[in-house]
Amino acid sequence: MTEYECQSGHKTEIMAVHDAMDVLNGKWKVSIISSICYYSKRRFSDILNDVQGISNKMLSKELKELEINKLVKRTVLDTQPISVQYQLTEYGMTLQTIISNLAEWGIQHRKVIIGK
Amino acid sequence: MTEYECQSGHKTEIMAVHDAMDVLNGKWKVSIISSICYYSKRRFSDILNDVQGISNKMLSKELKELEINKLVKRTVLDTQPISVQYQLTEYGMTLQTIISNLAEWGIQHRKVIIGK
DNA sequence: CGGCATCCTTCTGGATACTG
DNA sequence: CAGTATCCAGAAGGATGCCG
Repeated sequence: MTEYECQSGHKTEIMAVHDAMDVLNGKWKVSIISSICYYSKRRFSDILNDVQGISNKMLSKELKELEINKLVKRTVLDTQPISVQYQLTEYGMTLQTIISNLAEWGIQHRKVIIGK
Repeated sequence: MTEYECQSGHKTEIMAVHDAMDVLNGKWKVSIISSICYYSKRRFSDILNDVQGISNKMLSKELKELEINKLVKRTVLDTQPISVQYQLTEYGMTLQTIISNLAEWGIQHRKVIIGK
């Protein structure tokens, strides 16, 4: 909460949270980012394998959106057959803290669920 | 990434991130949590006002889901007319770090967007 | 390999009106 | 005030097939 605290109204922060979620919205976006993030560089088919349950259609679509939002950079490698590499942009890397917090929370959350 | 780093495979963390997002999914859920979080205790109509654009239907629905997931506690106050107070549970409070990080990132992100 | 196109079903969520 | 009910449009997203 830190420096964003003030007496009357937190609408700015609440809208900011909403803005952030807008970019990260979609069933798979955060998982995709975390896959790329953990490996620094990651190919399409690798991400497809990392993110359990995602279809190639969705992966393609959400990667494109992430690219448009300048969070991810796409590089076509001149292999045979071609492969495409994805990595976080400088800007995308500013999400690293959030990603690792989410991972930590998710791991705890799974314990809570299993514990019941 | 800290202690989650390992040589081969980050599927655990990637799935954990997905699990976390499952709970936080929905167009408004994180905004609702942040509203309650910033004010400690918050009534239905206050949240409705905090979270710009949300309908009472969606607020009701997502609050119910958050309650089921034990992130939020609902208390009916014996006022006239009645009012209902929402607050984070102990468990819900474990999300505070993530929320404040998202707010901070969202504020920066807005600057980036406007800057273009 | 890394997509795009199409079809089709399910889910999301807005508008509006009604209840205790 | 704090919801619930209904109606409905549009978005999300899975399955499958094709293509350079």
